[in-house]
Amino acid sequence: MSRSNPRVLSTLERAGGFASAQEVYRLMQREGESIGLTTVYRALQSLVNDKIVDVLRREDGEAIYRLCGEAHHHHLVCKGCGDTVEIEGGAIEKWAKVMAEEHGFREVGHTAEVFGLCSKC
Amino acid sequence: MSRSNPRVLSTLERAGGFASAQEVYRLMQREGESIGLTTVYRALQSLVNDKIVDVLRREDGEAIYRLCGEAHHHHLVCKGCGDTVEIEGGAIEKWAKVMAEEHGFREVGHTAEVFGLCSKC
DNA sequence: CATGGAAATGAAAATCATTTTCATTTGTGA
DNA sequence: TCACAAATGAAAATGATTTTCATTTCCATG
Repeated sequence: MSRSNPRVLSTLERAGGFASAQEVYRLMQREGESIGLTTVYRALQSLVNDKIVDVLRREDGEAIYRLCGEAHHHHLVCKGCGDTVEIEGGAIEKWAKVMAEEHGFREVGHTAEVFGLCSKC
Repeated sequence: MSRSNPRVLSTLERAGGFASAQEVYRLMQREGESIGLTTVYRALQSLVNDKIVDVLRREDGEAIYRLCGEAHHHHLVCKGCGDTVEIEGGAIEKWAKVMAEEHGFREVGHTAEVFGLCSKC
């Protein structure tokens, strides 16, 4: 029953452990892998069920899949040119955890993005 | 230019200050209000721009609109029941600012959400 | 009271991620 | 080899959201 296709998992890893189904699909195509979009969706679903990846949502509602346990980082995105820098999020982790505990929440995750204009824009 | 239709706002209020565009639309229909779905979407968008409501995402990716106070805050959302708590984000503000400055970014903004399972779920 | 243009409206079509259907292929155990 | 379950993927369906565009409503001004 395990449809956790290993090629999909490895592609997600190569994508920085963070990508949407469509992105994983496009990436595999670009790399010449023969796979259907449906299979990518099913594999990601399966990986979520197996708790190997978890899923969050972009601002536009698109689902993004992230490897569990991946030391995760956040993004600093330029509103002008779209340039992205990975940044450390230690402070956020702590903040999220404290806030969640304060309200009796368990199994806590979080999303955070910072955006602005980079020096070139 | 303000398309922040007051009937839409009042319906959102009556819905408990928390509903999707489709729900607001259905609610207005049921109440015999004559309005188009497009207008509901535009009104909600407008209310978001005017910072009268803010928008988050259900687990299934549907956008939900929610009345909120003027103070900048973040949300702690339950993955189980969708319950939402507004939380303080002082730590985040500082973090975002520091990270941005470190990389030469200006006009900085940020988003942050925390999610988990509340005590009831 | 026109009347002319700007803003608002909404029906229908377009978009796009995601899911479902279903026919085909693959893998496996007897 | 055979039979059957699981996996695959193309194409169609779904559902939220956005776009298009023709029409209607507002309003200021003549």
